Amino acid sequence: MSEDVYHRAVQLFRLLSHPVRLRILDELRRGETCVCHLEAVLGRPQPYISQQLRVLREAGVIAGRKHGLFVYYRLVDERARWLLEEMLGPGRPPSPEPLCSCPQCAVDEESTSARG
Amino acid sequence: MSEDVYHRAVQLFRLLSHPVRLRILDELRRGETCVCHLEAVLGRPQPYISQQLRVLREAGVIAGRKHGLFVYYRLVDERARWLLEEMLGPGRPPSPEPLCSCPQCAVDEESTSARG
DNA sequence: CCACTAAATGCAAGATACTGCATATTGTAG
DNA sequence: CTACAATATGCAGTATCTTGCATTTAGTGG
Repeated sequence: MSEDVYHRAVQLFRLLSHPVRLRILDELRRGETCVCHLEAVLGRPQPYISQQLRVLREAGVIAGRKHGLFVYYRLVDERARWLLEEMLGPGRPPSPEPLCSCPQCAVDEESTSARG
Repeated sequence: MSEDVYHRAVQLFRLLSHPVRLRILDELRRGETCVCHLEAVLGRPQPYISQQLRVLREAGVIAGRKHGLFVYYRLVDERARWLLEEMLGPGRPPSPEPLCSCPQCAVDEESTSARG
């Protein structure tokens, strides 16, 4: 049973020990994010992003919600969120302008414009 | 500069994402530990232990102090100590009986016997 | 039905990590 | 010096991870 603690820790550390996965999680802790947004922010091809998302999803660290053609991922592992805060500091506020054309980003854009 | 934060986090997570290294660090956070003790606790050949110690040493997470034939390692990265406490809980007390024949373990044994 | 878009999946080549083992180094004692 | 013990290092085979790319699946609109 004590072995399981080690195993779980190793598993989570391994997920975080990857530059792209770490940046994905850093984006996700700001809130729900679509795949196209991650693609734009990280500058990597979509299949590559989806692969890393799968790794994180199958490990139970993130979860996806499908809305039409778009899938919005969010961070669901609080221990991971906590490790990110410790190692990367508090999450920065979301980008002022949307980097993709998904409906949610468009909504954010409208509310931002209306406010400014 | 923000990139560097990611890089440093990835480096540390990678070090911790290895079962043997994680258990070595878990032992070391109890206090200074000789290589022969680690060898006995982890049940792995000495060259293998030394290799993992080198990885941790070159990353600056641990440091070694030489005393005669023996080398005593200790945890020097406070961020690593902190991650260990979060993921593994508080460090357990050291084993009641010495598992190796190094002078320091012998001293511990004497004080333990004298106390009990 | 078709065309189109967002996302997911499968696969393979290349890079990297893991680990066993032989050997070297360092220090002690005689 | 020799003999011995604790630790370190080098190297090689294997396993695992990474990553690019082609393809597939799912959802929308005509």
